[in-house]
Amino acid sequence: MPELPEVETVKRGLAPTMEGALLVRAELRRPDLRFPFPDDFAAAVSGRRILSLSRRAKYLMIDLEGGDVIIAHLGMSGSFRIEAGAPTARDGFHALRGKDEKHDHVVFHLDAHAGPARVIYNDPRRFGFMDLARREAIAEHAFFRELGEEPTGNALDAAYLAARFDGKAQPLKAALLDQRTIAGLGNIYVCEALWRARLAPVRPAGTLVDKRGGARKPLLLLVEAIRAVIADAIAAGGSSLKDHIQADGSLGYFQHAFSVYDREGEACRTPGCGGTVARIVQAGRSTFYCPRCQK
DNA sequence: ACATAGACCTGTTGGC
DNA sequence: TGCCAACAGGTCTATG
Repeated sequence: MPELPEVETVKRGLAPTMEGALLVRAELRRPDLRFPFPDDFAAAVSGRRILSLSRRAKYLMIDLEGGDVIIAHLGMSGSFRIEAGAPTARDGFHALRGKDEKHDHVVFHLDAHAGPARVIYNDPRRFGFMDLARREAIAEHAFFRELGEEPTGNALDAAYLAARFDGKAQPLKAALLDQRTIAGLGNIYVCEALWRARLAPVRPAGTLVDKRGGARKPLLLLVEAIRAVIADAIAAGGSSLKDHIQADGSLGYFQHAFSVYDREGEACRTPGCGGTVARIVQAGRSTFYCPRCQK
């Protein structure tokens, strides 16, 4: 599920309910996700008011009154959902509700503007995790210290990428997945951005840089492609590859706009190309691209 | 320094 | 229908 656009969508979905609400109690249904929860996690956050939600790379941050911040990463299969109203006896019956309660690992019980509500974290594979940090220490936190630029703002430009790519033999696919260069891109959006820029995923990153260390034209196109695909995906509410991912239960629809991802054997969508989307494996992960128009 | 493989988990899908 | 291998949006660690 979650690359940057999906986490951004989750944040926007949760914010109206969570911001300003009282986090009455955090209920942890197991001691760990990918990592153990901090020892004092539930006690530290319970009874605190939620000030705001934000996102950095693929991390969701929940700022609490008093200066603590809950840091959440959704891994591969994490999702949040909101349930309004107080829990009822029926909530225990999985069959009645048809929900995947088996993997509900964290429940934030809220006293929100519209009354009681629960924000529930579900994660079948448990590659996600939560941590707690002080707001003033966030920038130096191990999760954030080495992160590169966000692809949503003006900081990601051709000069920045040229400096990062200069002299690199690393394939573009791997270079773009490196969170230390661009924070928040994942497998889907890297494939899509490279297709939009007509660049082969196996091409060495350094070939987009000229002898003086400046950006060559394909790098300008790549920057535009990255920014555009991320903006388009956020506007579409992200991609829903499995069932619903948005907090209100609705679906993102960017998966319908994929040009190459998961389209092996299908026709390339570049006008006049006539190529066929191929799948290769790079660094153990599927890469989808058109060998005909991506050079 | 860097590239790849394996690890962490569970669920779904596709081929036989 | 059943079984099993392959694969899945991410990242960290070990190994060469």
